[in-house]
Amino acid sequence: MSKGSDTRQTILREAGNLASINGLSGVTIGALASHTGMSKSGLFRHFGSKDELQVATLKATIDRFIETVVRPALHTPRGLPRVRVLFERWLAWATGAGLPGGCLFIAASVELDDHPGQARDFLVETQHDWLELLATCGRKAVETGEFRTDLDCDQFAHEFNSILLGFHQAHRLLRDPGAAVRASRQFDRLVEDALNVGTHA
Amino acid sequence: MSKGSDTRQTILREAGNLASINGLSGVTIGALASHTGMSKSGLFRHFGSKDELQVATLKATIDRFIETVVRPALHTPRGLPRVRVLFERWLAWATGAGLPGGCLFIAASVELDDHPGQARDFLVETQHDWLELLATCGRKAVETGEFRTDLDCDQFAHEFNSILLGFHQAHRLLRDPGAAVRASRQFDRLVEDALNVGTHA
DNA sequence: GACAAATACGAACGTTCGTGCTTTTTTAGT
DNA sequence: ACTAAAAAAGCACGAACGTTCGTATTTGTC
Repeated sequence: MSKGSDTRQTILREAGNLASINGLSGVTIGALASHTGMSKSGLFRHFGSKDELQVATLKATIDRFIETVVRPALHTPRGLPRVRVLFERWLAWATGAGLPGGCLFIAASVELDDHPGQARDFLVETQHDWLELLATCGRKAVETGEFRTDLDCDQFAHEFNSILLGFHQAHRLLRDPGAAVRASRQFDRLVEDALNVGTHA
Repeated sequence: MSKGSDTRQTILREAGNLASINGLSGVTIGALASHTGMSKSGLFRHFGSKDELQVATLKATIDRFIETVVRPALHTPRGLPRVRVLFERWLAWATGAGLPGGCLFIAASVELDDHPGQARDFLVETQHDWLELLATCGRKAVETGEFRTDLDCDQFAHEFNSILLGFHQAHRLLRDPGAAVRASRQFDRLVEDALNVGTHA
């Protein structure tokens, strides 16, 4: 009962790595079998279809994301410190602590945005969760008094996320060595604008 | 001498449309032949290889981008008005005036960032040109006195671009009806921060 | 250690991939 | 209208695609 799920996990980890480089549809059964040292059919049986494999790959990568980005943040005091950790951990996620080809969710975003199906549905849900997490962390920072009370936290989450997207492109496509500095400066400005400066407590 | 380049142009337009939906590597010779009503071999002869086809597709799409986004901006007075038009035209580019599957360059960015080759090289060059164009327009706005003189225009260009990336994801993946409003608000804040408020002329 | 169940394999399927050759049709210049 | 050139089609190829099926091997249980 355990051998099977072990292999499955190994497969999905490799699938995530490959997908971050070649895209989800670029993960072929044959190539994945080669990389895991399995036969095509033996591997295929774990999923039953390529669609299932794609969804499973996304789900397995979520676990890695939570471990790398979300959990460290939840172990940080709520409010601004947590917001900062989320940002820092995401940069780490996209630059080495994550998948070899960068953030799979960004890759999948542009790959699936015109392809209805379970994979797309799951990804949309995932992205909503992420934005909601960001917004919630923003709201916590409002509660602590660090952020102003009239802050639009959904807007905050959107802008937070767009900074990550900009960083990802600058880093991975342009190989810009200053990408992290750029993103950090942009992030600082976002935070500064959100700060509660009315009551100089 | 003209029939050939006519067909070629027709092919590349369809290739751009398909690529915006399925990615560059998702544009197969067979599918492209079907959509253009040609035979695989007859179509193939125009390019000689799939790599060539991909580069040609990107180049042809640049022309559409310039026509849709850049040219209208250049016909607008330099400075802040031109910056605003660039933003507005880009939103139009990504939502209807451009390709059916959204901005091809964004799709190609995540698709090619780990695949060295002519296509990637060309895309990187293109993206640099785009950022430089944004930075230059920012500098013009400094010259007109609309933007502050200590504005980091490269940073401005990067942030401008990241707003577009955020919009694109919100619009195309999440189908968020408020994506344009979100992006516009974010853009307004970027502009406001860049404004020259020191000398209240 | 035997046995049932779970897991993996090998071979093959029909299809589509990118890419060559050869032939036919269409075009442009006289 | 005739012709040389350009463009498109026809056909075929080896490889890889996702998937299925039957068989072998490994596993966990008694």
